[in-house]
Amino acid sequence: MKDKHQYNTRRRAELLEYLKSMQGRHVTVNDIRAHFLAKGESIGTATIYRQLDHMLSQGLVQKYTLDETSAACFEYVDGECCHDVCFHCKCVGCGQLIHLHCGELEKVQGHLAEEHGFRLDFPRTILYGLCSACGREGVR
Amino acid sequence: MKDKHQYNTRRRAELLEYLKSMQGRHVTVNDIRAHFLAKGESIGTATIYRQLDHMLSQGLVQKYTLDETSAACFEYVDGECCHDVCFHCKCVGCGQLIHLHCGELEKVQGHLAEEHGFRLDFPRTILYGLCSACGREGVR
DNA sequence: TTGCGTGCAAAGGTTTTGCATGGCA
DNA sequence: TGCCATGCAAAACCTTTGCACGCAA
Repeated sequence: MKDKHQYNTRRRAELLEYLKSMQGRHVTVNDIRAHFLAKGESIGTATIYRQLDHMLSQGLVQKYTLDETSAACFEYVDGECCHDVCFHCKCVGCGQLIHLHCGELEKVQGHLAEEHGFRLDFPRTILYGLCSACGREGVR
Repeated sequence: MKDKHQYNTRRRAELLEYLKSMQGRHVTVNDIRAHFLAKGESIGTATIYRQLDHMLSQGLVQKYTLDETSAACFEYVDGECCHDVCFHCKCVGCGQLIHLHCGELEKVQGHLAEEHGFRLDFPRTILYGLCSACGREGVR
């Protein structure tokens, strides 16, 4: 879980600031690059990927693959939630991320461990599906 | 859902035969190519993708994206398994994929739908964690 | 004969890596 | 000073597409 020692660099700060400003929404590496370009700046693609990797292993961001062929999505998550028992449901219709803290679901973790010997990794696991709004509209 | 009219070609038959022989396991496009090479044959990559696409829309195979960076996995489903309730657990230690058909877990789907209005998408959802073997060894 | 299937090569897009340079502690 | 971070370009990878030819019906 712990990363190597890490510096507080300008790029890291800028990236975190942007991600926080987009909290609740997901961004791609391309979005990030576009954001820097709009500011008249430029940033190396590799830098973005490497910083996002760090943040991922520190639990600062979540990573999703919404559409398997297109780019991965990242989202800032307020580190408080996701180190705990917390399910993440990602709507494949609208992209909305739903955090579920629910006693019923917590039992699933116990069940998996006891009956199937499987220790669930919460921060890494995402449940994909349709939220109530998108489900009603018949999005598939 | 219905595909265009489709021919019964040699390639299609060979691919179906191989996929059936691997039923219960996941194969990648590379696995398929390797299988043909092992027989001393060779097959175009595009052909594999195109045939798998057909089979996908006919419901003969399922497609998974296990690890967002690596290749997609395909699996022959006799229409019975994974059109249905089936959880996939991926061990982040050894990479093993576990199919779980379990009444207890099936309730989760119902709970999510009724209590949270979330319609779970099984083929797309993967539970990450540690299998019993890796959990014992203290892999992280 | 008609139209889909196939193979090859090339293109497209995303992510990773090598390497030299720059910056944090 | 030591080590990590950055940028650039190139590479690696998976998947799709264009095109000419082959094959099923």
